[in-house]
Amino acid sequence: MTANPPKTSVQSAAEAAMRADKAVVIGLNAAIVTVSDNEPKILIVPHDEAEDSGGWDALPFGPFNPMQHRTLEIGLRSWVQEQTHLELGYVEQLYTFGDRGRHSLEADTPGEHVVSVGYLALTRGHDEDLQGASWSDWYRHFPWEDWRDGKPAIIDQAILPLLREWVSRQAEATPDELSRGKRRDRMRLCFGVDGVQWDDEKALERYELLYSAGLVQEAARDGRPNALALAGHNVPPLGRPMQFDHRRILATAMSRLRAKIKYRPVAFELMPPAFTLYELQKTVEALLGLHVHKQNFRRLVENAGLVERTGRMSTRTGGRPAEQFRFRREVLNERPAPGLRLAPSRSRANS
Amino acid sequence: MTANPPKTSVQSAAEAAMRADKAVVIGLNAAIVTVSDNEPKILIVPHDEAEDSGGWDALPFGPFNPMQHRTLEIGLRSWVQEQTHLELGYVEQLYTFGDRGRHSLEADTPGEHVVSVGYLALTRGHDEDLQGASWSDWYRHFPWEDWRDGKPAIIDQAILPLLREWVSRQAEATPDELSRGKRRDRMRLCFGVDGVQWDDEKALERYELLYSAGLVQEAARDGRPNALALAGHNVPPLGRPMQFDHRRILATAMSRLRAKIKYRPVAFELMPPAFTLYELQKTVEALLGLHVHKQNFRRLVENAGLVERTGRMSTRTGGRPAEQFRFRREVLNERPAPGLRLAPSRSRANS
DNA sequence: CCTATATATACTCAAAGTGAGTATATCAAG
DNA sequence: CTTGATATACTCACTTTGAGTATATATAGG
Repeated sequence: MTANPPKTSVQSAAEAAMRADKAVVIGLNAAIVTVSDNEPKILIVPHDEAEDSGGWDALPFGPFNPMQHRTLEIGLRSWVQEQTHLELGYVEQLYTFGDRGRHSLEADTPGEHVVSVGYLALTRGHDEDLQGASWSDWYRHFPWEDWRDGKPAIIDQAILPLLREWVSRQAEATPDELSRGKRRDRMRLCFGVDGVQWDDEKALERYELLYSAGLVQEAARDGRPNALALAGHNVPPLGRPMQFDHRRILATAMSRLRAKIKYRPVAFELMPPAFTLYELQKTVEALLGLHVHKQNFRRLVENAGLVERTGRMSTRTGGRPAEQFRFRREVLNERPAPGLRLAPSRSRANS
Repeated sequence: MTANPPKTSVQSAAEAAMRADKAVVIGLNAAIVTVSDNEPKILIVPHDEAEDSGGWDALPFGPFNPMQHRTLEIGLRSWVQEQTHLELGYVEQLYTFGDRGRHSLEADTPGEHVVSVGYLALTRGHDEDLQGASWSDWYRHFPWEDWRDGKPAIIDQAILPLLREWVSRQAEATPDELSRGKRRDRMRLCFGVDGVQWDDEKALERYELLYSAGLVQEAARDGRPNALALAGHNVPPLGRPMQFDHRRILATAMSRLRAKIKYRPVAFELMPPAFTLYELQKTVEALLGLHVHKQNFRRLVENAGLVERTGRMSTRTGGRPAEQFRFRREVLNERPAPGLRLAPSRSRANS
């Protein structure tokens, strides 16, 4: 056992090549999520109103210093703690993007390439000392993702007409039936057209679709061809844009969290120590952007052994008081801890 | 819309700090998987027998050059193509590790920190011009992961006794009941002790457990305390070790692939254009390291609309000829394409 | 040709899980 | 003490799932 295992010829060649001009800086970006007042919120750093363009929202981020921190996650926790004083519960790596600014060609300063690693972090903290950062409803950036009050108007009024235009555009450029079908299929699967039903977990795919159709402002910023220039349409802003690839990272966070909540008990990271089942449900619904069936939700949560009664009652106004529960942390050690594998409620009857 | 959105004070500070000594090199590592002869195999680059220690297997890897390639995945595909001439079908990013060599302190050359991005790639190619690389059964590196012939002997004979030792060791160091329970719970959940049942998707967790218990050779290489030095035990090698963190990346690939196969139709990337349902089943079983119920597997695959008949029959020897099927690529456009969500067969009766 | 053997494929059935609803309990306000 | 609101319990049809039995079609050997 040597500390320096021998290298093969292929490896040596590769490593030698590395030392050349391939150095990059790692940017650690965090989508820090909390839920309050039944709305999912993310932490954004303040934008500079003084400059032109109004300034775009940004996720908090910091560089990774390999000399100081052993792992990426340690590095992330360290500067988040430093900058926001927030206590992060759950932290999960999302994805590493090599094209942070998506290569807006003009803006590509040589010798300073940034690769961004996106993280999802959950917190219930509402620490007020956020150093100027603030909580922002994540649906402001993705207005089409919140179906709790029915299908968002922006889909039928803006998104679908624009996407249909984009589909037929390709029909002109490449008139073969196959590739036109591709654009149409992407639209169908993402936004649930003709019989395909809405999938809350496709948040990332939807954003990526809008980006490649040139319908979000980031696409124009990056100089994508035809971005926002659809003939005969005055394209309204589809959600608030963000700096660099931050909205893409946020979309990744949404997709991952919406999926994860269904098979791992992560929702509890967002809850106070004691909560009613309805409060838990409202938190889940906020994240999913969907309603779930109340009675079945109870059954699910209780049968899975995820919670235990506290005996205390909630002193809410309105109706019969609800019992407060707490998360049974032991489930994590009992079995491969399940999540809230729930199907959205189809009837709109049950809240 | 400017190409250079304004930066906030927080951001500017952070970016300035980046330019200092935080440069790293990105290493792209690929776990390239194929299945042949009912065994999952990964591509490894040859190790150098001339040096001491016998030389450890390594995954193929190459540096990311941001000037040359727009995205990480493009960079990966490019050098894999160059080095192996393999045609990669499915490619998926796995994880980004900041501690490639897990900081074996002596070996940490300053100024050349490598962050490794792991990829999973699937191919059915058996291209012979592999430039010296070769296919290697992945269970050679993880002998405890193959349960197709029943529980692997290495678990009861070596792993569990060593882990029990490790559990009781902590009992001495920190005699409080709680943290002893932690080690025990980890062992239970990972290796399916007292009633907990084996979970094929926990491959990464199991490897990480063995690493932190100091039971794999990589732990010794990295200078972990007490690695491989459990009192009174002559620790046999638990699977073939690999260079750097490559076995960790491979374990990540196994976990991800085993999970993914159940909810996305990725298994077909490993199949020839036409195949019998039993061949498909054998491929899946090879990946999972488990048997599935044959009749139910058929029902599942057919009902999900994942395949269509070709009419041709397999000319195999043995019994009634099986019909050949092909993957219905259209499912990808019809609905949120499902996978082979299968449960392992509990009775050992059905093959 | 007949039979043993091996594999492929079809069908059955009970148990568990799921979606959606009805019924009942318990509070506050008027 | 009724109304309205919410909490919680229970029901029921339907689907899915795990596991088995039954039948079909090949080869090999007498």
